[in-house]
Amino acid sequence: MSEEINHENSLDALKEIRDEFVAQWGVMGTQWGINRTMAQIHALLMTSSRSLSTDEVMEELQISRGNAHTNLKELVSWGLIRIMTKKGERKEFFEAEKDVWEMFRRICHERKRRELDPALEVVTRCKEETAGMDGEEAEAFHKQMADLEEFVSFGSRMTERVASMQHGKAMQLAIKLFG
Amino acid sequence: MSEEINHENSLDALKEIRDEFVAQWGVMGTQWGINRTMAQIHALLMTSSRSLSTDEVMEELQISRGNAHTNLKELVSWGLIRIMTKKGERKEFFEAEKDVWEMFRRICHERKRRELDPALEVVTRCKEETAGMDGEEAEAFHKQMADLEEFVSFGSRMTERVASMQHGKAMQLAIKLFG
DNA sequence: TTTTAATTTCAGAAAATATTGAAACTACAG
DNA sequence: CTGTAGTTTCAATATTTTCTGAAATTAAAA
Repeated sequence: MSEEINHENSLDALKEIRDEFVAQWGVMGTQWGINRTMAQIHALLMTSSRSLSTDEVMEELQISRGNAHTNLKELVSWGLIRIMTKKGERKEFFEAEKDVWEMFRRICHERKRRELDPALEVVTRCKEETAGMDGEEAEAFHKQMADLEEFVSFGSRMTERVASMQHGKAMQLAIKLFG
Repeated sequence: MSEEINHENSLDALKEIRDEFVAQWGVMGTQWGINRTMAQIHALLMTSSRSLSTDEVMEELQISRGNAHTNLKELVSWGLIRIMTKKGERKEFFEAEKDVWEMFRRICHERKRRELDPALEVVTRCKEETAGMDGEEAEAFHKQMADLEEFVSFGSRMTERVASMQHGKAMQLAIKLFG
């Protein structure tokens, strides 16, 4: 009896901390330029021992079906969660990638694709369109674009390299670099 | 005369491309979780051969004084632009850091402070509050938090290291790593 | 088939964020 | 001091983004 109560208390305490984590992760998401719900769903699934259905996510976070659906699919497109099916069950279940390095790789890859690549395109175009223009102003602008392009394209390549490394290899390298 | 016309055309063409750059950089900013105006002002100053006053920024981007002011100060707090004063002039002028590596360092430093550090705090707290809890669920949660903490704290240290390197050193290192 | 369960879409509502513009404040010049 | 140029703040407004809920669509079961 006493044990049972402790067990219950302990579960409640865990639930409370986990809810706190989910809520905070949501807040952080907004600062990262990701929407709150998406970050919360990610936190929820990342700390779930089993895969959850859309309805369970809706219930847990108290959100609408549309919202749950959109953000679950967005997380799938980031490669941060995947769709599972259970035999005998008709609905879809969602399960998060839990390995932290794997998460990092996916995020790198997606951010490169969504942020670095478009930036590079803009800068390159601006550089090319001012190539050979005369005048101090034009030359300075062209130079600035060229510098930016070199840097962003370098960053892009680095990101791709790091994101394609195995965890072990990356750590080995990091340790070699920074003790 | 013909030269003068060419000169004028060339200046117009430059202005057009630069405006395009400013506008595009603004759009990209929003995707990076930075507000449009802040990114536009940054782009404007980054490609300006001289320092600009608040009024000039307002005029150039067609924005209000309050908006210009707030975002200029925000850029100063990021260390991406600095305030200049001209002798004889009473008002403040703003000038961007143009060196791309220096820009990168400042951004790393600030993002670490604003994004990584708070995330680390949350994760660490969640880890500590579940230390020693019994039950499969609790242990799995604790483990996940511990993994996250380790990774984020590692990322935090790496960011700090890289952001404190000299350009030359960093490049040397990068070349050694990735040919 | 038809019925039922589940997913997807999307117009309108709500919430969050950014912007304006004017008033309050500061500090230098006369 | 007093006037003036410039900076800062902030309540009101506009814009953008997110979210809801219900209807449309899809697909499996009966």
